[in-house]
Amino acid sequence: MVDPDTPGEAPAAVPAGAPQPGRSGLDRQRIIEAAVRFIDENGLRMLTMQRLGAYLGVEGMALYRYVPGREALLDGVVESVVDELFGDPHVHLEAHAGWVDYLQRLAHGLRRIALAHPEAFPLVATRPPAAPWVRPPLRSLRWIESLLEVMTEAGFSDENAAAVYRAFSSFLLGYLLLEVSARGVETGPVEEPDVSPIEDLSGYPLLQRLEPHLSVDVAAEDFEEALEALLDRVALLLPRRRRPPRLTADK
Amino acid sequence: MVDPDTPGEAPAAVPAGAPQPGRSGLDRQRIIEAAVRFIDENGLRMLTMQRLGAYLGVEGMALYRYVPGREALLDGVVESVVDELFGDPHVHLEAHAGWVDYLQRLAHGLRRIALAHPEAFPLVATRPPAAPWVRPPLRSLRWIESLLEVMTEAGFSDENAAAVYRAFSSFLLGYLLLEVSARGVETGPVEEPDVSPIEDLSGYPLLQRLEPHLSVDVAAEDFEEALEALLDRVALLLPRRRRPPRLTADK
DNA sequence: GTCGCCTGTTTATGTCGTAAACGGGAGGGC
DNA sequence: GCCCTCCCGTTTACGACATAAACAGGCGAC
Repeated sequence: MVDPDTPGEAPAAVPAGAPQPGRSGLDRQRIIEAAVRFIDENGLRMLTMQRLGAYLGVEGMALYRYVPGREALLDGVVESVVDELFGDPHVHLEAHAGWVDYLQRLAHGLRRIALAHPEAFPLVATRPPAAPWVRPPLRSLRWIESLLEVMTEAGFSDENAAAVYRAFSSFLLGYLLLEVSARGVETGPVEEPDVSPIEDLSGYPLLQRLEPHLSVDVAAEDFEEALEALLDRVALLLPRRRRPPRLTADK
Repeated sequence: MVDPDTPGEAPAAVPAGAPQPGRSGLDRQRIIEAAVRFIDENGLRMLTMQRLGAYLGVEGMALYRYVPGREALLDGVVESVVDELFGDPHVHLEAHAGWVDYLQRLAHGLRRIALAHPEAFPLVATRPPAAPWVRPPLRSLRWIESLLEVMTEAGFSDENAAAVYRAFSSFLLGYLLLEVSARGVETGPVEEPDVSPIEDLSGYPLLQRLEPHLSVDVAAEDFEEALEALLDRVALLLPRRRRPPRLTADK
């Protein structure tokens, strides 16, 4: 209830730019960043209002001054993690070197984010987006707009630009979610009461024989190869030129 | 506490095949099936021990006679959903019509499962598997074994069979998770306190212009097309024949 | 100085998962 | 037929959690 009578704009003494830090340095932004670090260090399942408060040297209830609730906090975490793309010096909203280079940089930027926050990435992947056409892991309107702009500028039709966006997000989601989940299982940094890692492979001769091939970590190579294949496939959507366009920068 | 002295095998009056239904028809299998139906109808977030008990006409604590706890229940749900593949008349553990047909049927079978249980599929996608090489959504050892067998029988090297398994699971995970998530957002069957579906698109001219293209549901076509592309790519891994192998029909 | 608001704390409530104690009914042994 | 013993669902209990509401102290404005 905002009392609309007594003081006109009395409490506007602060320039409204600085969030007027209270006795603690509490602040919505700081809380969300702390939540991201907490998840990175302790895992999503350990994130609790009280624990996050303690992590910030404060009671859990203090967080409610700045965040409407736990769900909103998680939404903020997702947004914060995804928005790290804007700070990545290798990724740009504009395509300076063609759409292939743009998509490659974007893909690698998102992979870097996934690997930097393996415990938070499932959240990015599965939290219901605001609209059905906001497709994880590309959950930022500005980046979706940017991708569509780059593709249409490059000569793709509106329909094909949208199709590329869909294929690109599906590709990223599958590969990155599986990569971070596999990493999470093999190197449990949080020391969970882990699922029984014992597997009885008797009765599965091929699993036994191929186990070395299955356990080797080739996620990086797989990612590159599948990304290349996707880009090749995307290139076929371009309206005919005299020569089929070069698909990769160099190599 | 199993008293190992008094009766040798006294309570073995039941032929050990029928689980001796108690006063209610309670049973681990029935509980898990009820949990799947409950999730389908009410969403994962509504699943609670007490609510599931009520759904079965019983107190929540009764479930603990048959299930060690909530986590184990969710594991059972995942297993139960994935195991529906065995009941799918269109999918078989053996490749009767070549590896392309086998992979197509498997992909469509998993897509049918995802669409049949959109609320449970994120669980299938993100629940930590027992081993890093168990890759959702193909979380069944028997199906992994089957896929590897079909591929190696078809002439793929061990290494390539494993690579196909990885690419196949990544493809399925990305496409299916995004498809069910998009469906869940557009047609909220559970009437959640939904995230603000209001999106202010001013400032995003391309999102405005392409919104019709982004909102149209072409998930089925996208899936088919990406599956075809994946299978084409997989076919290139086969050792050379006199003629490049046919990619779609049979061999 | 005094007052009011901003901010963190304390207290309270309802839900949840789960351990432990409980009780009644069915079946077997006599 | 009677009693004893498990089996199985219920009741009770407890700690963790999200969150609403009341509370308190300090700092700036007057």
